[in-house]
Amino acid sequence: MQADALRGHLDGMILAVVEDAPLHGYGICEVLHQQSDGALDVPTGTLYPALRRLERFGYLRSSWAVVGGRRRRTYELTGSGRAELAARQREWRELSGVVGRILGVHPAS
Amino acid sequence: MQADALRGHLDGMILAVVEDAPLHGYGICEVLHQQSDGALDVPTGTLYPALRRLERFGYLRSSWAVVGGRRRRTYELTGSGRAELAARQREWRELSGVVGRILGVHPAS
DNA sequence: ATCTACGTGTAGGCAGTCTACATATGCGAC
DNA sequence: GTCGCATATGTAGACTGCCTACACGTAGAT
Repeated sequence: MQADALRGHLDGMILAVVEDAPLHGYGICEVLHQQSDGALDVPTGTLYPALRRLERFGYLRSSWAVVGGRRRRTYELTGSGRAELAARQREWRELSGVVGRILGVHPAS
Repeated sequence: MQADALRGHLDGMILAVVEDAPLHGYGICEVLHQQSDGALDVPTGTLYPALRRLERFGYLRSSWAVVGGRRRRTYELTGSGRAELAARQREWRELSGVVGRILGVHPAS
């Protein structure tokens, strides 16, 4: 998969991952990898700029911590981030319906 | 909708539209608009470069015609275009499953 | 005459993804 | 003891595809 297929959907997925519990960048990568059964392998050069972008927009809030001698920047969802996530979910529902219909592909999951 | 949400999926949808019958650019716009219940409104500055790109890749073949005094460039799917469409459909099935699962959104249609 | 629908196309900008690189710690294997 | 791997964060520069805005032209209705 990959390429640019995720273009525009990565932000929403990041917000979804940190919705339940705050998490750091590397951990977000792992969750995405696992929850997609290995299909998603977001490179750090994509993830970290995305996280900073989301924080700049006010959707995420970050804080530093040291765990096991390693610096960690943990991100958590803000109020407007929660609203943004809901908007992304609505948008995805509409988009996936439209694209699937035109492509003639009925949803897999 | 819109924005960049279609990023990467427009090509596949174009191929899908001309799968059954050859069509010209403007007509493709209309079909996309109708089949999406008005959700899709692909601007010409997006569509025409996409068509040329797809032709350059060998997925489409075009021919000029004059209908009602107006020049028309009609596009039809090639063999490799058909294969590409099938690949895009597979990819979409996988992608939509993954994104939907992570986003926590079950398909609408 | 003017407006709208039809029809094709280019130029320039913007944004998000990619590859590749840079830096640093902890831990197990050799 | 050092080598490689997993952990962890980050930047630089290129690429690509979508967007807005513009340009050109015909047909038909008001």
